[in-house]
Amino acid sequence: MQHLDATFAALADPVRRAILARLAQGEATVGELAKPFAISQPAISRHLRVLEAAALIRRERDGQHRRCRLDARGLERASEWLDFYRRFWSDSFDRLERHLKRNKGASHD
Amino acid sequence: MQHLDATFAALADPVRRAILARLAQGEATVGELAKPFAISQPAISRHLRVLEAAALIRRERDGQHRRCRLDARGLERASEWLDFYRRFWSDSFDRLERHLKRNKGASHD
DNA sequence: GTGTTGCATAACCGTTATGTTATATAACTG
DNA sequence: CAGTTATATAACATAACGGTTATGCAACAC
Repeated sequence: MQHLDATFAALADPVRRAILARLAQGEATVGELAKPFAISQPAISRHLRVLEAAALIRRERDGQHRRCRLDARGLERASEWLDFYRRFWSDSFDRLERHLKRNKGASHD
Repeated sequence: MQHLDATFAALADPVRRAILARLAQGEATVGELAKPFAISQPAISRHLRVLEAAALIRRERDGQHRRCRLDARGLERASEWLDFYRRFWSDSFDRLERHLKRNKGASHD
C-alpha cells in the first residue's frame, strides 16, 4: 500500500492528470508534454518522475529524447482498490441517491 | 477537477484509506474510528475533515456522537476518472504484459 | 448547577511537495 | 572539435501536510 500512497498522491495533481490525459492519446516526449503548461521544464521533469515512481508512466530513451507512455500498473492498482469499494456504494446504502443523481444529467468533469 | 484533486489526495494517505476500509463494514463514530490508530484524536478529526471535504465520507450528529459513513460521491468520481483510462490499458498497448503479470500469482496486497 | 465524555479547533513544528533559476549531462549537428 | 537541443539534477524559497499538545464546546449524567 505504499504503492497506493504513491499512486493516489500522483493522481492528486492536476498537472499530472493532464499529462496522463495527453498520454492517453499516445506516447510523447518530455518536451511535447511540457509545452502546454505554463510551468518550467524542470517542474515537468519532476512531475514525470513522480508519475514514473507511481508506475503511472514509463520512460525510455530514444536518442536524444525520452519517450513517455502510460503504464498500466499504477492505473490498475488504483482501479482495483476502488473496485473493492464499488461494492459498498453500489449495493448498500446510497443506491437511491446515486440513482437520482445519475438521472439528472451527468456531466463528465 | 478540483474535486479530483481533493479526492485523490485524500486517498493517498494510509490512515484515511484504513478509515474508509473500516467504514466499508458499516458506520462508526469518531471515537470508534480513532481507536485502532496510534495517533491522537485530533489527528483523526482532521483526517475525517479531509475525507468529508473529498466527499468520501459523511458525518451527522447523533446526540453526543458523530456518526460517519462512506459517501458514494467521492468514490464514484475517482472511479469514473480511472474508468476513462481503463480503456487505454485494457485494449491497447500493455495487454500482453498485463496478461503475463496476472498469470504469475497475483497477491492482493 | 458540576463533572465527564465526545469531538473540534487553535497554535505550533518538522517534513514533504512544488515551484523557481542555474547548471550539468548526453545526444545530435556541423 | 564547438555549438545546440533535450532532459535531468542541484540549490533554494515557500506552501501544504500531518503530527503534537492545549483548549473549547456541546451533550450527557448526576
